[in-house]
Amino acid sequence: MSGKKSSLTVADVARAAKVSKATAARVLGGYGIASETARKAVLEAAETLGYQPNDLARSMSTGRSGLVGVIVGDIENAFFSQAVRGISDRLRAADLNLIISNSSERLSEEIEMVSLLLRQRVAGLIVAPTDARQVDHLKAAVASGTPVVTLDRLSPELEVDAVCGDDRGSVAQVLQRLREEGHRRVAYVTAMMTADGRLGKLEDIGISAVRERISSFLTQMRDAGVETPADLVFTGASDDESTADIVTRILAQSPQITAILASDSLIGARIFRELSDRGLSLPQDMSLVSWFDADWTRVTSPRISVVDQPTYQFGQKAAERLIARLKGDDSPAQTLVVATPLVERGTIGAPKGRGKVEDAG
Amino acid sequence: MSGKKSSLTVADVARAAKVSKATAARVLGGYGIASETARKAVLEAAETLGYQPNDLARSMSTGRSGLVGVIVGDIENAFFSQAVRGISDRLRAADLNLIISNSSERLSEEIEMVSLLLRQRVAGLIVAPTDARQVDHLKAAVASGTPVVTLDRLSPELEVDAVCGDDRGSVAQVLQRLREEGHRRVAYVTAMMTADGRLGKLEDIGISAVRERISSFLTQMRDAGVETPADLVFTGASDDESTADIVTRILAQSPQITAILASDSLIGARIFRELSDRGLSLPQDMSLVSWFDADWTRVTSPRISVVDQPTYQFGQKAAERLIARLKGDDSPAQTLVVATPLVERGTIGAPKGRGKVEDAG
DNA sequence: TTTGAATATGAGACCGGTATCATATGCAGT
DNA sequence: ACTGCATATGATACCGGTCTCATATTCAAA
Repeated sequence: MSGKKSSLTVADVARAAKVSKATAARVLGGYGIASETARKAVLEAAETLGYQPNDLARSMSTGRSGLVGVIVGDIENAFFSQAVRGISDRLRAADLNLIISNSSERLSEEIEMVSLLLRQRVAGLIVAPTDARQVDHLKAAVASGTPVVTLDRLSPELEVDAVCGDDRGSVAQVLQRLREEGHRRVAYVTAMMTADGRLGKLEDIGISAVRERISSFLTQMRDAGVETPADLVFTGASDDESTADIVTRILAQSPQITAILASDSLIGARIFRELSDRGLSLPQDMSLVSWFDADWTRVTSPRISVVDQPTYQFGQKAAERLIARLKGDDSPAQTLVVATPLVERGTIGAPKGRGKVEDAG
Repeated sequence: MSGKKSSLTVADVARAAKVSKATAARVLGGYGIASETARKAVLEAAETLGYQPNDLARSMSTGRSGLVGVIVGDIENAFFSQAVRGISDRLRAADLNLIISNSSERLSEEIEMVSLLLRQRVAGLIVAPTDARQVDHLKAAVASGTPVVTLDRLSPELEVDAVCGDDRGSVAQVLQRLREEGHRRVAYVTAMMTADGRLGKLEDIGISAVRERISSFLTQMRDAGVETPADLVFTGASDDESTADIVTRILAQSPQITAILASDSLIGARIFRELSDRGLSLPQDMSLVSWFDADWTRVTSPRISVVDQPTYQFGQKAAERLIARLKGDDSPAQTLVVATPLVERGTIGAPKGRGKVEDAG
């Protein structure tokens, strides 16, 4: 019930231990040298007084802070919260703390957050950039000496370490698998908004992971003989309503769409619910693959086949890179691609009325 | 690509603007007064030089930092990540940032985190305390002038603001509802570990929310005529294996248990999976109610009945209290109890072989 | 005993802001 | 012209650490 202003300092401890401020600081700060006698006296004084170092002051004079800034699209999303946990665990081991920020996937907020974190003089930044083409703020951070690592997303303009999943590869793998089962027309559903609800130019997709997947999707589908694969990409699945609408459009498409790829687990859950509500059974009436191995994918029947993005690992690796940079590693920027394997559960099957490709051939 | 050491200061700006450091600081810091002329000169200089204030230095001299420390059991858990989002959103509006820490529900880590955050001179602390009986570190924080708000949990020894759910009430409500359906013996499953796997003394339960719920559960069950209600409390459901074991024990109990209460959504999901895997159908063979309205509870069939803990709101309210304290509110500590209503979906039903109480009467 | 290196210690500058206080300037009132 | 008060501005101490550098002490070698 006392306290408030107090906050005793090295000077206080030094006085109590009858040594100079410099000596007390050396002992307390664990740098320089001090005699056993002095060390004991200082430590004892600090103990009885209840001295608590002030990291603010320490950071102030050393220039480095023990804080790392993390900017994600949405902590509430398990994709990110899991990554944050990975980051947190690794950082803690290196005696670093993390400041979390939510960009809500909005560039303006991201920019503001970066500025805020830079003001706090964070030691480094781990960011899932909202827009790969607008990264001046991140460039500036790097230029001013704050190492940056991007998470889940890449930006060609940014020469920094990055950790991401194998987006192109996973799409290829999933489509390959679906093709084997006999699927020809597959839908890709993403939350990304586009002006008119239709897919525009690929270069306009700010989130690299989304762009890469769609790009790969289009290539694959075209290779498989679909003339206008862009018609199979559905954008704007950002809430229940719009997702319901998309599912309606998918079911109405002709020739018939027999499988759906959900760009993230939130969308996957919504689509699953829509399909169930309409009385469709999976995988007979529709195959479904969702990105991210979320909790909910294991309680449905059948369980959902997913592209497993080990985001805890993403986070760990990102933190590791950052720590390395902080320790002075100045090798060229590297991009770590983490495998994102297809985990088959119960929602990939042969489309109704068609056999497997092998059987049909 | 240059930078690194630079970090220009108010002094640099002052020089460029041909005013004193004090004047430049006043303009840049937005305090005190300055003539239009001076203001313009300083702002212009700052702009062209690309001045970035150093919040570390600011905090250093003002004593207050714009950082709030948050300690949760596990950010990866949606229960907490949602709360963190609520905190984050409110804090942001008050120009505060948050430092996140994971206690992993371990007291030792919690203590260390508090110490770390205090060293960073956070303006305040929002904590979900792991052990209501061991809160000396939090008391110390309060004593040293750092306001603390507890989240989801209470500690009688701690006179601080708290936000929590209506734990006793929700148990009563759920049991009442189950009784109406004809359930006599209900199991309560929690992740909390106990020495021998059996329920010990209530006072030994560190997490207040768990204790209150179990306490309420025992009272209710005893009132309903169950002689040894403690036998209906199953502890240690911390992973798939132990949960499977518990489900086995529940199914083997005699007289038969006809409903299960899952203390959190992770446990709920595991139990649901176990029950499904054993071919039981809900609610005919077993009723199930889980705490927390997690995503997965809406994709199962039937959908899971839950006690809805609006943790986003918990977070918001906690942040609001903290902000109020930061602004000088020194009214007595208050405890906000947020309603946690039972949301009935498909997993509450009459037990097989029994009618509703009304029908039977 | 003298010299030299190694070891301990203290004084004080410094980090980049904030805040106090004294001084300087402007303008109205008499 | 002179006082009075508001407005502007500058010099400088301060926050609580780190760190450099000069000085003091110790001990072994010459």
